[in-house]
Amino acid sequence: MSIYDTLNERQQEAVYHMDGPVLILAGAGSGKTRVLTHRIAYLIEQKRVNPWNILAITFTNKAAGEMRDRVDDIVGFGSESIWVSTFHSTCVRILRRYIERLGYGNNFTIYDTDDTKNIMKDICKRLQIDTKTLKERTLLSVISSAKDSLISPVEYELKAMGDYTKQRAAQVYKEYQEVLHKNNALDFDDLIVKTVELFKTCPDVLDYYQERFRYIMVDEYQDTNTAQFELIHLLAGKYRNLCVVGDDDQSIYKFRGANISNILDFEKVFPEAEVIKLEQNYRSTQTILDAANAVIRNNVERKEKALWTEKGEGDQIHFRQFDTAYEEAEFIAGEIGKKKKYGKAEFRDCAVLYRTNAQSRILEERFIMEGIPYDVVGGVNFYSRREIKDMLAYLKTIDNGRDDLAVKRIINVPRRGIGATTILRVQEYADARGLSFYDALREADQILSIGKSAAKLKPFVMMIQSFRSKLEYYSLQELMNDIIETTGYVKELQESDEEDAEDRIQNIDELVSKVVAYEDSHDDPSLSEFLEEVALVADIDGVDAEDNRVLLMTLHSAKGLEFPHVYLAGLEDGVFPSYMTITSDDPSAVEEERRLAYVGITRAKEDLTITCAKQRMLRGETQYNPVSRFVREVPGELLDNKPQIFKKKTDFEEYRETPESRARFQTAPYGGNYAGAPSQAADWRPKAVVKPKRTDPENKPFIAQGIGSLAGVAGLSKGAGTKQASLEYGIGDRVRHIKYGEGTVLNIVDGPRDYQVTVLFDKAGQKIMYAAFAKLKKI
DNA sequence: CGTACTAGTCTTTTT
DNA sequence: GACTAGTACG
Repeated sequence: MSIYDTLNERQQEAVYHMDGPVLILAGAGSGKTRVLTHRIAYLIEQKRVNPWNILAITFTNKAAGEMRDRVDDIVGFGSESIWVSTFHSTCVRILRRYIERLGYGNNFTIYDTDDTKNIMKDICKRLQIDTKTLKERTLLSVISSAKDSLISPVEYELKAMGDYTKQRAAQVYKEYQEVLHKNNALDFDDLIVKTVELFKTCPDVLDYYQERFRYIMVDEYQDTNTAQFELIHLLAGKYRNLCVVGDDDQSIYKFRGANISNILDFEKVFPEAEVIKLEQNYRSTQTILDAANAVIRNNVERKEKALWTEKGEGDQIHFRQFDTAYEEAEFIAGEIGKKKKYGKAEFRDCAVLYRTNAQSRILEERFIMEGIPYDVVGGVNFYSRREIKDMLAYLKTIDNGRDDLAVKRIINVPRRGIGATTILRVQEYADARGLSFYDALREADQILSIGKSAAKLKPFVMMIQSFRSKLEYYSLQELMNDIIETTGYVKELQESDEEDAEDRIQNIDELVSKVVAYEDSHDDPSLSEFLEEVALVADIDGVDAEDNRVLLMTLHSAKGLEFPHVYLAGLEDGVFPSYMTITSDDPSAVEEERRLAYVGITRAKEDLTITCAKQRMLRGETQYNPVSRFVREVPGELLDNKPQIFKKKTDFEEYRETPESRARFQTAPYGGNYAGAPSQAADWRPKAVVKPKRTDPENKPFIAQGIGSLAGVAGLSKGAGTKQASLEYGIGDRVRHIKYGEGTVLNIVDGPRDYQVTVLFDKAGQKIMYAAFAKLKKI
């Protein structure tokens, strides 16, 4: 009996197919990682392929790590020379060796989103871009998608002909690349783009890697963008032994440039490709798969397939609709508590998935009350916290003086009395002489324009220089401690009365531990390498399966994971699918959300619970949303409760909380607390059990018009923030604004999101404002 | 130059 | 509602 006997026929086919391109369409839970690892083993053991010639690419470090472990287990000796890594780290490794050919230094730094935003702000100021009409964010995403599609600044400029905004963007793009180059920095997209550029301009380098990577495997292939595709295409160009694994139904990264045609058109690019479908699912019950299949069937753009399992039918899917998001959270926490209490599940077996990070807070509050241990994946990345970024900026400055951004970040942190004017003067000096900012600092006494401030710069430069010389014989841990000591960073935090000073210090300690862990796990640790690893971590990478905790995360983060018990929260039209996609005129936007729903459903092994709330706070405003269309796409017989659909205003009235609904809720069977929870849990109430705000001073219900379609209900809201069905004032009416005082309504324009109201205020003059935000009152 | 307050913006999703 | 950038003031 060999290790391959445990594979099903289709899987074996995929494993044994060695030469030439293969596309494995692997449905959720169909054992694709198993196929990949077995394939690697087969290549080495049976085909005598040198492990050194194998490259396996994934998207996250976590996936790479898991693949690595499994390959090590199954292959044993020689497995360490297999190259298993993410797209980004693969490219970094290649660029560290060869980027000099493109005119960058091999010790380039990697800019994260924060850094690029700062750069962009600077550029906009210099090019006098009006950031009211053309936002930094927009420009960055324009540049990013250009890069994802391998469009260079020059090409972009050509395409921009005749379009003023695009021409401006082209200018910015060009400038942006120049700044990055000057700082010897690459952004995330550049890592891929520059590697492709390197391969295209240096045939010898390409040839080297083609020879090296004779067998290439790509996981989550549906998430590749055009640049990544080109990279793979180039690498596999010679031997064409390319095996890609993916599921078009799980393509959820379009916003990041993922090009679904990479998988849909694979056979066009590689006509000799063999296509293998894996449809047997080893993860979930048939009921769960039926639900997933039923939902995804509504998509037009996909390759037909249907998951099936030999597992039994399993339980019905649980569906609950609540009045408020608080009740929803209480239910979920309560259920998980009960499961733990009655030995049905461990905390680590449970995951709560939601559409947006903002939804985690309310769940967290409830989990704390119930005393249920949890971890939130994502949200604010550890490495983007202020104190961590400060520390890293010190390390970057020490490592690479060309990173102006890092130097500017810390030059006055902790305070050294160096202000904006001084920084500006130094920058001018640097620009005039083509120096980096840091090198200009070193010549501070030559910069006449800064006068006596030069004296403040000197100690800073001295300090950095001394860190640099210590780098020779210090360990990274010693260096870190020296920085903390010498700069007095932690000391300042200790003395500050800031509320979160304690957390910050802990985070810095955590960073020190990460430095230590890094040094322990690498043979030849270097500062540059540490910074690089840190730059490429994803949120999911830090998740530790050993901890017995409930995991809370977005649906995006959940891809590739599985749990016995899954809770999908916030299944409401307007939340999931998001308001943005519902109102978008691009129907494929909803399809992408539907794929996300498919991903969510198929995370569950045994037990799936779907919840939603009739009203919830979103962006500080109470919203009323109907049950998600995705729930309505699940056949009724699979659900233990049928979704109620609200069509009429009278139904809608019931959304509001009444004493009865509260009482009903409190005695509800699932409302109980998990045993062992703090006693105050029973009394716990969120800060605002929502009393719908009224825009109407008379406290009358607003006048709803045009309700009768679901779309109408979705757009309705009581408080400010969303478009109302109608306004209480009209043109010519006198109104009062909280800040501008009294005025006369001149005009009202009905827009897609809200009414645009023009008011001539007696004192403040004429203003155009959105009705929902203006909160005008008729007088 | 540094602090404190205010006004505006924003919400999908992330390597 | 939360966060951030910008501004006015000491």
